[in-house]
Amino acid sequence: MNNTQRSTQTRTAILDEATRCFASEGYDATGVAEICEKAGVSKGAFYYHFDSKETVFLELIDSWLKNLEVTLQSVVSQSETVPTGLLDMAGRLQPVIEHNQEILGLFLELWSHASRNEKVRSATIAPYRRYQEIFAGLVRRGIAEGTLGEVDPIITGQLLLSLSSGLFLQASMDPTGADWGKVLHNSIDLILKGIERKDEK
Amino acid sequence: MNNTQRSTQTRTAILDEATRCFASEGYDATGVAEICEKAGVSKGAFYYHFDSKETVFLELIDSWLKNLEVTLQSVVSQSETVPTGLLDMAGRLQPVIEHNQEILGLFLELWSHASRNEKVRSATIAPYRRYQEIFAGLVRRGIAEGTLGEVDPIITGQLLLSLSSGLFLQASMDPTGADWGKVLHNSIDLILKGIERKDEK
DNA sequence: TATATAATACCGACCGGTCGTTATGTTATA
DNA sequence: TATAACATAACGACCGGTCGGTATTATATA
Repeated sequence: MNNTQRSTQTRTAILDEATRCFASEGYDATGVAEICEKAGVSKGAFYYHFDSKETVFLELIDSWLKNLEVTLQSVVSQSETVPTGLLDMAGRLQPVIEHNQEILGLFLELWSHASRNEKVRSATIAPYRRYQEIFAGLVRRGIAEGTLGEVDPIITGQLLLSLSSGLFLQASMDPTGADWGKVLHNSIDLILKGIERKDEK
Repeated sequence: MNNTQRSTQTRTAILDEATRCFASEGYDATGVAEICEKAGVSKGAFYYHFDSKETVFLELIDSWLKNLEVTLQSVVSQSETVPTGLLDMAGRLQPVIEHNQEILGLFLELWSHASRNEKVRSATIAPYRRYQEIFAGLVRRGIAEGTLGEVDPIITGQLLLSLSSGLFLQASMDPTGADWGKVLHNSIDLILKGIERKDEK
């Protein structure tokens, strides 16, 4: 195996294991030694590839938030109409909210550090505001195509994003407290009913 | 000053300062020494009154969640109709979401630890489920009094709670990212429009 | 092609410091 | 005087990060 191969191999091994640890135990409770042990590398390798534990975390959330944005964009752009697009989104989120504790845990870690650590905050807020914009754009499209009534796109977008975040939050806190996938689906249905265009008006 | 007086005085001093620290810096980043220093007491006093740092945190969130429940109950019970009750709630939450970083910070800390620490989880989930029940009961009342349409009370309650949580989350992460008070108000308005009884039907 | 040199990738013991907790001593109240 | 209510200092575990050294691979030289 050549240098670049084994380099990327240990790098990704560290990142993968760090993701798991951060998600399941939290950033603070996860030690560098622990990540290294589970990844099968030494501390030397860790600090050869990364400046600090913090940079690993930042790199993780960065790639993760970018991935999410791409996913959101593709779902939005592929949808025929806005209501079906929203339902598509709900369908995509459902398995995540129901089974993927890893993703939920990472989200939680992200949120709890974003409001205290300046670097994490700036790495989080920018993509998050773009998510708001994606949602708002979707609503605008819905108004333009006639499927949605005359609602405020920005407010409605923020409502949708807040609802998603809140559902993620509750699902990660209390996974068995409700059928979260169903709650998600019905919530979207309910909101859609509220913002869809009423013809009789 | 007699013994019981000064005892409760230092006790509450510790609890107050712990609240501030946990909220602004987070549980892990807050040291026992820091709490003691700001509260003007010694470590000896701290461990004379509390078993551990964790028990302080648990006591804090317990009283805090109980307070919240009382507040929710009172707002709900004092409202004339359900729609006005929801708008009242939004009005109550608005100053919190706009200005009170302390409360938001504590919430964040609560959430991030509830999914990892078993004691925190059990202390959190029980009241949270009661909140869901309060919201669901409010919706049921609305259907009964004829102000709301035939929506699912449980799902709608969870929707409302998720939305609130999500708004809290975003407001604490990105306080200047939006006029969160306005978003809250408009979101409630929008949902109300969706679930209010339509007479023409 | 064989060998020397250099650069890359990695190892693991160790350091400085922090943190929660405890053991012991001191003061105020009953 | 006895006990409750504190203060002080120290302990021991742990953790992020460093550093001298070692393989492993790449490159230059002959």
